[in-house]
Amino acid sequence: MYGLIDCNNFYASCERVFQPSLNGKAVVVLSNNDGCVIARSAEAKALGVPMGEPAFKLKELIDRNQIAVFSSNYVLYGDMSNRVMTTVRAFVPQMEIYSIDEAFLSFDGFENIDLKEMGLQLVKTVVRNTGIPVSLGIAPTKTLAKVANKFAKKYKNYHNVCIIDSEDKREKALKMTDIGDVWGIGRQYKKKLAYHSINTAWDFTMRSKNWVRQQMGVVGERTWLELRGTPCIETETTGAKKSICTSRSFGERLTSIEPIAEAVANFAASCAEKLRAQRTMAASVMVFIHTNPFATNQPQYYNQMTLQLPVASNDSTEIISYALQALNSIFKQGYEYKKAGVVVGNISPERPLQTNLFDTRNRSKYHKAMQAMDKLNASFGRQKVKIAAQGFDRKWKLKNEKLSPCYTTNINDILTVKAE
DNA sequence: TCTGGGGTCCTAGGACCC
DNA sequence: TCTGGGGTCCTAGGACCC
Repeated sequence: MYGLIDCNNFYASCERVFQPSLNGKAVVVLSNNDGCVIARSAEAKALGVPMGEPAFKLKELIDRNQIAVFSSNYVLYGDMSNRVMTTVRAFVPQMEIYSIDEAFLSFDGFENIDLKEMGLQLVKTVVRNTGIPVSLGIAPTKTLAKVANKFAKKYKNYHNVCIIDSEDKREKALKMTDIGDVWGIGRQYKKKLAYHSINTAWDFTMRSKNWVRQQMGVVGERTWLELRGTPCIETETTGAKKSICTSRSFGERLTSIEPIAEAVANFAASCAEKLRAQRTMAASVMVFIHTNPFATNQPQYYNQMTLQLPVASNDSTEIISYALQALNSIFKQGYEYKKAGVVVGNISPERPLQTNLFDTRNRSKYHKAMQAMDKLNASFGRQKVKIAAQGFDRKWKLKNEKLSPCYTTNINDILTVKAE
Protein backbone atom coordinates (compact mmCIF):
# COMPACT_ATOMS: atom_id res chain seq x y z
CA MET A 1 0.00 0.00 0.00
CA TYR A 2 1.01 3.62 -0.63
CA GLY A 3 0.26 6.70 1.39
CA LEU A 4 0.04 10.32 0.34
CA ILE A 5 0.36 12.77 3.20
CA ASP A 6 -0.07 16.43 2.53
CA CYS A 7 -0.34 19.61 4.54
CA ASN A 8 -3.64 21.48 4.52
CA ASN A 9 -3.38 24.98 3.00
CA PHE A 10 0.32 24.74 3.77
CA TYR A 11 1.63 28.31 3.40
CA ALA A 12 -1.43 29.79 5.10
CA SER A 13 -1.07 27.24 7.91
CA CYS A 14 2.62 28.16 8.38
CA GLU A 15 1.74 31.82 8.86
CA ARG A 16 -0.98 30.93 11.34
CA VAL A 17 1.33 28.82 13.51
CA PHE A 18 3.12 32.05 14.45
CA GLN A 19 0.04 34.24 14.58
CA PRO A 20 -2.55 32.08 16.33
CA SER A 21 -4.94 35.02 16.51
CA LEU A 22 -5.54 34.28 12.81
CA ASN A 23 -6.94 30.81 13.54
CA GLY A 24 -10.48 30.60 12.22
CA LYS A 25 -9.89 33.70 10.06
CA ALA A 26 -9.38 34.16 6.35
CA VAL A 27 -5.69 34.14 5.36
CA VAL A 28 -4.09 34.27 1.91
CA VAL A 29 -0.47 34.06 0.81
CA LEU A 30 0.73 35.75 -2.38
CA SER A 31 3.34 34.62 -4.92
CA ASN A 32 6.67 36.40 -5.34
CA ASN A 33 6.27 40.06 -6.21
CA ASP A 34 2.94 39.94 -4.36
CA GLY A 35 1.46 38.80 -7.66
CA CYS A 36 -1.07 35.97 -7.38
CA VAL A 37 -2.86 34.10 -4.61
CA ILE A 38 -1.04 30.81 -4.06
CA ALA A 39 -2.48 29.67 -0.72
CA ARG A 40 -5.78 30.20 1.06
CA SER A 41 -7.10 29.15 4.44
CA ALA A 42 -10.45 27.33 4.45
CA GLU A 43 -12.13 30.60 5.45
CA ALA A 44 -10.59 32.43 2.48
CA LYS A 45 -11.77 29.67 0.14
CA ALA A 46 -15.27 30.00 1.57
CA LEU A 47 -15.22 33.74 0.81
CA GLY A 48 -14.62 32.85 -2.84
CA VAL A 49 -10.95 33.80 -3.20
CA PRO A 50 -9.86 31.87 -6.32
CA MET A 51 -6.48 30.11 -6.54
CA GLY A 52 -3.99 31.83 -8.83
CA GLU A 53 -5.97 35.08 -9.04
CA PRO A 54 -3.86 38.26 -9.38
CA ALA A 55 -3.93 40.16 -6.08
CA PHE A 56 -4.83 43.50 -7.65
CA LYS A 57 -8.14 42.05 -8.85
CA LEU A 58 -9.04 41.03 -5.30
CA LYS A 59 -8.35 44.27 -3.50
CA GLU A 60 -11.98 45.03 -2.85
CA LEU A 61 -12.82 41.51 -1.62
CA ILE A 62 -9.79 41.53 0.67
CA ASP A 63 -10.60 44.91 2.20
CA ARG A 64 -14.28 44.17 2.63
CA ASN A 65 -13.65 40.91 4.49
CA GLN A 66 -10.47 41.94 6.29
CA ILE A 67 -8.58 38.99 4.87
CA ALA A 68 -5.04 38.70 6.28
CA VAL A 69 -2.53 38.90 3.41
CA PHE A 70 1.08 37.66 3.42
CA SER A 71 3.94 37.84 0.92
CA SER A 72 5.48 34.41 0.46
CA ASN A 73 8.26 33.57 2.90
CA TYR A 74 9.95 30.49 1.46
CA VAL A 75 12.65 30.38 4.12
CA LEU A 76 9.94 29.93 6.75
CA TYR A 77 7.93 27.40 4.70
CA GLY A 78 11.05 25.40 3.85
CA ASP A 79 11.97 25.09 7.49
CA MET A 80 8.41 24.14 8.54
CA SER A 81 8.39 21.56 5.74
CA ASN A 82 11.55 19.96 7.16
CA ARG A 83 9.91 19.71 10.56
CA VAL A 84 6.84 18.00 9.13
CA MET A 85 8.92 15.57 7.02
CA THR A 86 11.14 14.68 9.98
CA THR A 87 8.10 13.76 12.05
CA VAL A 88 6.63 11.66 9.22
CA ARG A 89 9.90 9.84 8.61
CA ALA A 90 9.95 8.61 12.19
CA PHE A 91 6.72 6.69 11.42
CA VAL A 92 7.42 5.60 7.83
CA PRO A 93 11.10 5.55 6.85
CA GLN A 94 10.38 4.71 3.20
CA MET A 95 9.17 8.03 1.94
CA GLU A 96 9.52 10.17 -1.17
CA ILE A 97 9.24 13.91 -0.61
CA TYR A 98 7.17 14.95 -3.59
CA SER A 99 6.88 18.69 -2.96
CA ILE A 100 7.31 21.20 -0.17
CA ASP A 101 4.05 20.05 1.44
CA GLU A 102 3.58 16.47 0.21
CA ALA A 103 5.19 13.06 0.56
CA PHE A 104 4.44 9.58 -0.74
CA LEU A 105 4.84 6.82 1.83
CA SER A 106 5.55 3.20 1.11
CA PHE A 107 3.98 0.69 3.49
CA ASP A 108 6.08 -2.30 2.43
CA GLY A 109 6.60 -4.35 5.57
CA PHE A 110 3.53 -2.89 7.30
CA GLU A 111 1.39 -5.92 6.42
CA ASN A 112 0.50 -6.77 10.00
CA ILE A 113 -0.12 -3.21 11.11
CA ASP A 114 -3.49 -1.49 11.30
CA LEU A 115 -2.82 1.32 8.82
CA LYS A 116 -5.88 3.34 9.81
CA GLU A 117 -4.84 3.33 13.45
CA MET A 118 -1.23 4.22 12.60
CA GLY A 119 -2.38 6.94 10.20
CA LEU A 120 -4.49 8.58 12.89
CA GLN A 121 -1.51 8.56 15.24
CA LEU A 122 0.69 10.04 12.51
CA VAL A 123 -1.56 13.01 11.69
CA LYS A 124 -2.08 13.70 15.38
CA THR A 125 1.65 13.70 16.03
CA VAL A 126 2.43 16.04 13.12
CA VAL A 127 -0.07 18.60 14.40
CA ARG A 128 1.28 18.32 17.91
CA ASN A 129 4.94 18.62 16.85
CA THR A 130 4.63 21.33 14.22
CA GLY A 131 1.21 23.00 14.43
CA ILE A 132 0.58 22.11 10.78
CA PRO A 133 -2.64 20.17 9.99
CA VAL A 134 -2.15 17.27 7.55
CA SER A 135 -4.27 14.71 5.69
CA LEU A 136 -3.39 11.15 4.70
CA GLY A 137 -4.75 8.95 1.93
CA ILE A 138 -3.84 5.26 1.72
CA ALA A 139 -4.44 2.92 -1.25
CA PRO A 140 -2.80 0.25 -3.45
CA THR A 141 -1.37 2.81 -5.93
CA LYS A 142 -0.08 6.35 -5.76
CA THR A 143 -2.88 7.71 -7.94
CA LEU A 144 -5.51 6.03 -5.74
CA ALA A 145 -3.73 7.31 -2.61
CA LYS A 146 -4.17 10.80 -4.06
CA VAL A 147 -7.89 10.12 -4.49
CA ALA A 148 -8.11 8.84 -0.91
CA ASN A 149 -6.30 11.94 0.31
CA LYS A 150 -8.98 14.17 -1.27
CA PHE A 151 -11.65 12.27 0.67
CA ALA A 152 -9.66 12.54 3.89
CA LYS A 153 -9.66 16.31 3.44
CA LYS A 154 -13.24 16.68 2.35
CA TYR A 155 -15.19 14.63 4.91
CA LYS A 156 -14.83 15.36 8.60
CA ASN A 157 -15.66 11.86 9.85
CA TYR A 158 -12.52 10.37 8.31
CA HIS A 159 -10.52 12.42 10.85
CA ASN A 160 -7.98 13.24 8.11
CA VAL A 161 -7.17 9.62 7.22
CA CYS A 162 -8.92 7.74 4.41
CA ILE A 163 -8.10 4.25 3.16
CA ILE A 164 -9.16 2.62 -0.10
CA ASP A 165 -8.53 -1.06 0.54
CA SER A 166 -11.36 -2.91 -1.20
CA GLU A 167 -12.91 -3.07 -4.68
CA ASP A 168 -16.07 -1.71 -3.18
CA LYS A 169 -14.44 1.41 -1.79
CA ARG A 170 -12.45 1.92 -4.97
CA GLU A 171 -15.56 1.88 -7.13
CA LYS A 172 -17.44 4.18 -4.81
CA ALA A 173 -14.57 6.67 -4.59
CA LEU A 174 -13.96 6.74 -8.35
CA LYS A 175 -17.64 7.29 -9.08
CA MET A 176 -17.57 10.34 -6.79
CA THR A 177 -14.35 11.75 -8.27
CA ASP A 178 -14.42 14.25 -11.11
CA ILE A 179 -11.98 13.16 -13.84
CA GLY A 180 -10.28 16.56 -13.68
CA ASP A 181 -9.42 15.96 -10.02
CA VAL A 182 -7.36 12.86 -10.84
CA TRP A 183 -3.57 13.16 -10.50
CA GLY A 184 -2.23 13.32 -14.06
CA ILE A 185 -5.38 14.71 -15.68
CA GLY A 186 -5.03 18.43 -16.34
CA ARG A 187 -7.16 20.99 -18.12
CA GLN A 188 -6.48 19.78 -21.65
CA TYR A 189 -7.22 16.13 -20.97
CA LYS A 190 -10.32 16.99 -18.95
CA LYS A 191 -11.70 18.88 -21.93
CA LYS A 192 -10.84 16.09 -24.33
CA LEU A 193 -12.34 13.40 -22.08
CA ALA A 194 -15.52 15.42 -21.51
CA TYR A 195 -15.95 15.44 -25.29
CA HIS A 196 -15.97 11.63 -25.13
CA SER A 197 -18.56 11.69 -22.29
CA ILE A 198 -16.01 10.79 -19.62
CA ASN A 199 -16.81 12.85 -16.55
CA THR A 200 -15.77 10.78 -13.55
CA ALA A 201 -12.67 8.75 -12.76
CA TRP A 202 -14.90 5.67 -12.94
CA ASP A 203 -16.05 6.50 -16.51
CA PHE A 204 -12.37 6.69 -17.47
CA THR A 205 -11.50 3.27 -16.04
CA MET A 206 -14.40 1.73 -18.00
CA ARG A 207 -12.76 2.60 -21.35
CA SER A 208 -10.43 0.08 -22.99
CA LYS A 209 -6.70 0.23 -22.41
CA ASN A 210 -6.09 0.58 -26.15
CA TRP A 211 -8.42 3.52 -26.48
CA VAL A 212 -6.68 5.34 -23.62
CA ARG A 213 -3.26 4.56 -25.08
CA GLN A 214 -4.31 5.94 -28.45
CA GLN A 215 -5.80 9.15 -27.04
CA MET A 216 -3.31 9.92 -24.25
CA GLY A 217 -0.12 7.96 -24.81
CA VAL A 218 1.79 5.97 -22.23
CA VAL A 219 1.25 8.60 -19.56
CA GLY A 220 -2.53 8.29 -19.80
CA GLU A 221 -2.25 4.52 -19.87
CA ARG A 222 -0.33 4.58 -16.59
CA THR A 223 -3.02 6.72 -14.95
CA TRP A 224 -5.64 4.25 -16.23
CA LEU A 225 -3.73 1.27 -14.79
CA GLU A 226 -3.14 3.01 -11.47
CA LEU A 227 -6.81 3.90 -11.08
CA ARG A 228 -7.66 0.23 -11.69
CA GLY A 229 -5.29 -0.79 -8.91
CA THR A 230 -2.09 -1.74 -10.76
CA PRO A 231 0.85 0.27 -9.44
CA CYS A 232 3.14 1.55 -12.21
CA ILE A 233 4.51 4.88 -11.06
CA GLU A 234 7.90 4.32 -9.45
CA THR A 235 9.02 5.85 -6.21
CA GLU A 236 11.88 8.25 -6.78
CA THR A 237 14.51 7.69 -4.12
CA THR A 238 17.64 9.61 -5.08
CA GLY A 239 16.23 13.09 -4.60
CA ALA A 240 18.84 14.70 -6.87
CA LYS A 241 17.38 17.16 -9.37
CA LYS A 242 17.93 16.72 -13.11
CA SER A 243 17.72 20.41 -13.79
CA ILE A 244 17.78 23.42 -11.49
CA CYS A 245 16.19 26.76 -12.25
CA THR A 246 16.34 30.15 -10.54
CA SER A 247 14.21 32.86 -12.09
CA ARG A 248 12.30 35.94 -11.01
CA SER A 249 10.04 38.64 -12.31
CA PHE A 250 11.51 42.05 -11.66
CA GLY A 251 9.91 44.50 -9.24
CA GLU A 252 10.27 47.21 -11.93
CA ARG A 253 10.70 46.94 -15.66
CA LEU A 254 14.32 47.05 -16.78
CA THR A 255 15.59 48.42 -20.08
CA SER A 256 19.39 48.38 -19.78
CA ILE A 257 21.63 45.36 -19.52
CA GLU A 258 23.48 46.26 -16.30
CA PRO A 259 20.75 45.54 -13.73
CA ILE A 260 19.67 42.47 -15.72
CA ALA A 261 23.27 41.21 -15.70
CA GLU A 262 23.32 41.67 -11.94
CA ALA A 263 20.09 39.69 -11.62
CA VAL A 264 21.36 36.92 -13.91
CA ALA A 265 24.61 36.72 -11.92
CA ASN A 266 22.56 36.26 -8.74
CA PHE A 267 20.36 33.59 -10.35
CA ALA A 268 23.46 31.77 -11.62
CA ALA A 269 25.08 31.94 -8.18
CA SER A 270 21.91 30.54 -6.65
CA CYS A 271 21.90 27.63 -9.14
CA ALA A 272 25.56 26.90 -8.33
CA GLU A 273 24.76 26.91 -4.60
CA LYS A 274 21.87 24.49 -5.12
CA LEU A 275 24.17 22.24 -7.18
CA ARG A 276 26.76 22.17 -4.39
CA ALA A 277 24.06 21.50 -1.80
CA GLN A 278 23.02 18.31 -3.59
CA ARG A 279 26.68 17.44 -4.41
CA THR A 280 26.24 17.62 -8.15
CA MET A 281 27.63 19.54 -11.10
CA ALA A 282 26.02 20.84 -14.29
CA ALA A 283 27.38 20.68 -17.81
CA SER A 284 25.00 23.19 -19.40
CA VAL A 285 23.85 26.69 -18.50
CA MET A 286 20.75 28.24 -20.04
CA VAL A 287 19.70 31.88 -19.68
CA PHE A 288 16.36 33.34 -20.73
CA ILE A 289 14.92 36.86 -20.68
CA HIS A 290 11.55 38.20 -21.69
CA THR A 291 9.28 41.20 -21.71
CA ASN A 292 5.90 41.37 -19.96
CA PRO A 293 3.54 39.07 -21.91
CA PHE A 294 0.51 40.76 -20.32
CA ALA A 295 1.45 44.14 -21.77
CA THR A 296 0.04 43.31 -25.19
CA ASN A 297 0.40 46.89 -26.44
CA GLN A 298 4.19 46.79 -26.00
CA PRO A 299 6.81 45.18 -28.24
CA GLN A 300 7.48 41.62 -27.09
CA TYR A 301 10.77 39.77 -27.02
CA TYR A 302 11.67 36.34 -25.70
CA ASN A 303 15.00 34.66 -26.13
CA GLN A 304 17.05 31.96 -24.57
CA MET A 305 20.54 30.55 -25.03
CA THR A 306 22.15 27.37 -23.79
CA LEU A 307 25.92 27.02 -23.41
CA GLN A 308 27.70 23.70 -22.94
CA LEU A 309 30.52 23.71 -20.40
CA PRO A 310 33.79 21.98 -21.33
CA VAL A 311 33.85 20.41 -17.85
CA ALA A 312 30.86 20.01 -15.54
CA SER A 313 30.96 22.58 -12.75
CA ASN A 314 29.24 23.88 -9.62
CA ASP A 315 31.60 26.80 -9.19
CA SER A 316 29.68 30.08 -8.83
CA THR A 317 32.32 32.12 -10.66
CA GLU A 318 32.32 29.78 -13.63
CA ILE A 319 28.52 29.37 -13.85
CA ILE A 320 28.12 33.15 -13.58
CA SER A 321 30.60 33.86 -16.34
CA TYR A 322 28.88 31.45 -18.76
CA ALA A 323 25.48 32.88 -17.83
CA LEU A 324 26.64 36.45 -18.50
CA GLN A 325 28.16 35.39 -21.79
CA ALA A 326 24.80 33.91 -22.83
CA LEU A 327 22.94 37.03 -21.65
CA ASN A 328 25.25 39.24 -23.71
CA SER A 329 24.39 37.40 -26.88
CA ILE A 330 20.62 37.43 -26.42
CA PHE A 331 20.08 40.88 -24.89
CA LYS A 332 18.53 43.40 -27.27
CA GLN A 333 18.22 47.12 -26.66
CA GLY A 334 14.79 48.72 -26.89
CA TYR A 335 12.58 46.47 -24.78
CA GLU A 336 11.19 46.62 -21.25
CA TYR A 337 12.26 43.39 -19.59
CA LYS A 338 10.06 41.81 -16.95
CA LYS A 339 11.72 38.51 -16.13
CA ALA A 340 14.94 36.55 -16.44
CA GLY A 341 16.15 33.17 -15.32
CA VAL A 342 19.02 30.69 -15.30
CA VAL A 343 18.57 26.93 -15.72
CA VAL A 344 21.45 24.51 -15.24
CA GLY A 345 21.18 21.03 -16.72
CA ASN A 346 23.08 17.88 -17.68
CA ILE A 347 23.55 17.31 -13.99
CA SER A 348 25.91 14.61 -12.75
CA PRO A 349 27.38 13.67 -9.36
CA GLU A 350 30.39 15.67 -8.11
CA ARG A 351 32.48 12.50 -8.14
CA PRO A 352 33.78 11.00 -10.30
CA LEU A 353 34.43 14.07 -12.43
CA GLN A 354 34.85 13.71 -16.18
CA THR A 355 37.75 16.04 -16.99
CA ASN A 356 38.87 17.56 -20.27
CA LEU A 357 42.39 17.17 -21.68
CA PHE A 358 42.55 20.79 -22.74
CA ASP A 359 41.13 22.26 -19.55
CA THR A 360 43.31 25.06 -18.20
CA ARG A 361 41.25 26.06 -15.18
CA ASN A 362 42.74 25.55 -11.72
CA ARG A 363 39.77 23.60 -10.40
CA SER A 364 41.08 22.64 -7.00
CA LYS A 365 41.79 26.30 -6.19
CA TYR A 366 38.23 27.38 -7.07
CA HIS A 367 36.82 24.36 -5.28
CA LYS A 368 38.50 25.48 -2.07
CA ALA A 369 37.23 29.04 -2.56
CA MET A 370 33.66 27.76 -2.92
CA GLN A 371 34.01 25.62 0.19
CA ALA A 372 35.24 28.60 2.17
CA MET A 373 32.44 30.80 0.85
CA ASP A 374 29.73 28.25 1.70
CA LYS A 375 31.15 27.84 5.17
CA LEU A 376 31.21 31.57 5.86
CA ASN A 377 27.68 32.02 4.57
CA ALA A 378 26.47 29.10 6.68
CA SER A 379 27.87 30.72 9.85
CA PHE A 380 27.24 34.39 9.21
CA GLY A 381 24.11 34.41 7.07
CA ARG A 382 23.14 34.07 3.43
CA GLN A 383 24.97 36.25 0.90
CA LYS A 384 27.50 37.57 3.43
CA VAL A 385 30.20 36.59 0.94
CA LYS A 386 29.37 36.71 -2.74
CA ILE A 387 30.85 37.16 -6.19
CA ALA A 388 31.42 40.78 -7.27
CA ALA A 389 29.22 40.36 -10.37
CA GLN A 390 26.23 39.79 -8.07
CA GLY A 391 26.46 43.48 -7.17
CA PHE A 392 24.64 45.53 -4.54
CA ASP A 393 22.12 47.56 -6.53
CA ARG A 394 19.35 45.00 -6.63
CA LYS A 395 17.27 47.17 -8.95
CA TRP A 396 15.67 43.90 -10.03
CA LYS A 397 14.52 42.99 -6.53
CA LEU A 398 11.00 41.77 -6.04
CA LYS A 399 8.14 43.28 -4.20
CA ASN A 400 7.12 41.68 -0.91
CA GLU A 401 5.43 44.22 1.24
CA LYS A 402 3.65 41.81 3.57
CA LEU A 403 6.56 39.56 4.48
CA SER A 404 6.36 37.75 7.81
CA PRO A 405 9.50 37.32 9.98
CA CYS A 406 11.67 34.21 9.53
CA TYR A 407 10.47 32.98 12.91
CA THR A 408 12.45 29.76 12.89
CA THR A 409 15.71 30.51 11.10
CA ASN A 410 16.78 34.12 11.59
CA ILE A 411 18.13 35.04 15.01
CA ASN A 412 17.18 38.71 14.71
CA ASP A 413 13.62 37.83 13.76
CA ILE A 414 13.37 35.38 16.64
CA LEU A 415 14.57 38.03 19.12
CA THR A 416 12.22 40.67 17.74
CA VAL A 417 9.23 38.38 18.03
CA LYS A 418 10.21 37.37 21.56
CA ALA A 419 10.52 41.01 22.62
CA GLU A 420 7.08 41.77 21.25
C1' DT B 1 -0.37 50.44 -12.51
C1' DC B 2 -0.47 45.56 -10.59
C1' DT B 3 -0.52 38.71 -13.40
C1' DG B 4 4.95 33.29 -9.48
C1' DG B 5 8.48 29.91 -9.49
C1' DG B 6 10.24 25.31 -9.84
C1' DG B 7 10.03 20.88 -11.58
C1' DT B 8 9.01 16.09 -14.54
C1' DC B 9 8.14 13.19 -18.58
C1' DC B 10 6.93 12.25 -23.42
C1' DT B 11 6.72 13.03 -28.45
C1' DA B 12 7.70 14.70 -33.00
C1' DG B 13 10.82 16.26 -36.13
C1' DG B 14 15.33 17.50 -37.86
C1' DA B 15 20.17 16.54 -38.46
C1' DC B 16 23.22 13.30 -38.68
C1' DC B 17 25.45 8.43 -38.98
C1' DC B 18 26.28 3.83 -41.66
C1' DT C 1 14.67 8.13 -65.29
C1' DC C 2 15.34 5.20 -61.16
C1' DT C 3 16.45 6.86 -54.77
C1' DG C 4 16.33 1.80 -48.61
C1' DG C 5 16.53 0.62 -44.15
C1' DG C 6 18.18 1.11 -39.76
C1' DG C 7 19.86 3.81 -36.20
C1' DT C 8 21.26 7.96 -32.60
C1' DC C 9 21.11 12.42 -30.61
C1' DC C 10 19.25 16.86 -29.85
C1' DT C 11 15.67 20.36 -29.41
C1' DA C 12 11.25 22.43 -29.01
C1' DG C 13 6.94 22.11 -27.44
C1' DG C 14 3.17 20.20 -24.92
C1' DA C 15 1.20 17.94 -21.24
C1' DC C 16 1.29 17.43 -16.38
C1' DC C 17 2.53 18.30 -11.14
C1' DC C 18 3.12 21.31 -6.75
